[in-house]
Amino acid sequence: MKVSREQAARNRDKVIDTASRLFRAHGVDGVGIHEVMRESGLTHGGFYNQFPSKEALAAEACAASLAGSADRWRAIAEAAGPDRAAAAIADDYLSARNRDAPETGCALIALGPDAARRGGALAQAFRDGFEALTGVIETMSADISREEALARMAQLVGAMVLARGVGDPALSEEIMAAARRASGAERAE
Amino acid sequence: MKVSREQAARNRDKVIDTASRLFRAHGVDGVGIHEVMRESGLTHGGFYNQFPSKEALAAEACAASLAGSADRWRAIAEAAGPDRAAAAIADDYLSARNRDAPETGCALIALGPDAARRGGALAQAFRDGFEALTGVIETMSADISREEALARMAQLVGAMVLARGVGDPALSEEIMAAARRASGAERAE
DNA sequence: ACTTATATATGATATTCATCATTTAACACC
DNA sequence: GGTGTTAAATGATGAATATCATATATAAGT
Repeated sequence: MKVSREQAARNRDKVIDTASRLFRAHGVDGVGIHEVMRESGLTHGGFYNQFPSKEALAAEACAASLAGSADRWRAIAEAAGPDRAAAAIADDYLSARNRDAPETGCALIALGPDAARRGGALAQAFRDGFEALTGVIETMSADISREEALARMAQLVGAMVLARGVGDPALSEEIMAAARRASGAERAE
Repeated sequence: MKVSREQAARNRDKVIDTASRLFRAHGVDGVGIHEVMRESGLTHGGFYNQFPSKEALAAEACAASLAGSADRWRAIAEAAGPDRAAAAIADDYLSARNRDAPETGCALIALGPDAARRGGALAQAFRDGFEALTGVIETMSADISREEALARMAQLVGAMVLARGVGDPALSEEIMAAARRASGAERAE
């Protein structure tokens, strides 16, 4: 049945939000349209009235998720001030919270290979989100060049990919701690 | 029909090798048993006489692939000597070759999320391979602690995950160059 | 040479998948 | 208040999925 314009828009947002969580948790290949719609409280058939394809949904979900991360980063940087912004972001990022909840964690960690393999709109959303996050580090920190911001991004994302992948809490904590130290988030002794 | 013991062993190795290439290229969810067997020159049915499950195959494929990477790293480190070992590995790793050929590139880049999501034997193989690679940097370099080796691993893997994901050659090269500089593989100016 | 063990092939199972055509029913507008 | 629009539901499509039971033919062992 039909539904009000506002309700329809709310439903669309809900689908994107659900997809963003499920895709991060299980990968784009690991989740079907059916499951996304059911988890959103809808039936599967209406999907193609709202989205042209699963690819398009993945791209929107990735964009929405990374936009949320950028907001988070800006708030952290704001609170820490220019001298500690990058370290504060690293401290928040390199955490058990981000490691253990892929569903709500950073999409760069979860969707890198998906973006690489599928390309297209998903890779575009991945790139835009990445540039936005890099921009937060670069512009809200004192004395951090774009090159250094890029190197820091690599270390943050790599540490979390590995921390999740090894599946061992102790080793995983060791990896995150090493990256925290390298980012100045943790002091030597 | 049956086949000689040696041929059977060769077939098994071939299946692992094929799987390792296909899984790296398309993800574990992106490839079916049928395709792995066909690409190995066999039919799909015999698979479960040789492997207990797709998971087990993924674990063996991951282990084989990372063992190959460790051999490569050792040879590079040997040739470069203790003072330049880590930089030489970084220079080889942070390259268009490794970015553009996931099929033969490093499994840490391609299979991190798969290991994280599936856990079990695959995560075990991922962890063991990661420890071996970290060990090469740590033990074959002068003055590199385990902590620093871990931080370098994170930067190498993260840079390549991002370089592949953004899908843009220029940005991708910028990311790799930033990581090369941070690793001492590229001199300032 | 004869028997046994087994590597591979054939074929089937029950699911799940992305996508789409059609239907239904309620909203939005005149 | 009637009518056209459209969001969502139903149901179907054909292809692909992992897994397994059985059959076949050949190597290994005697």
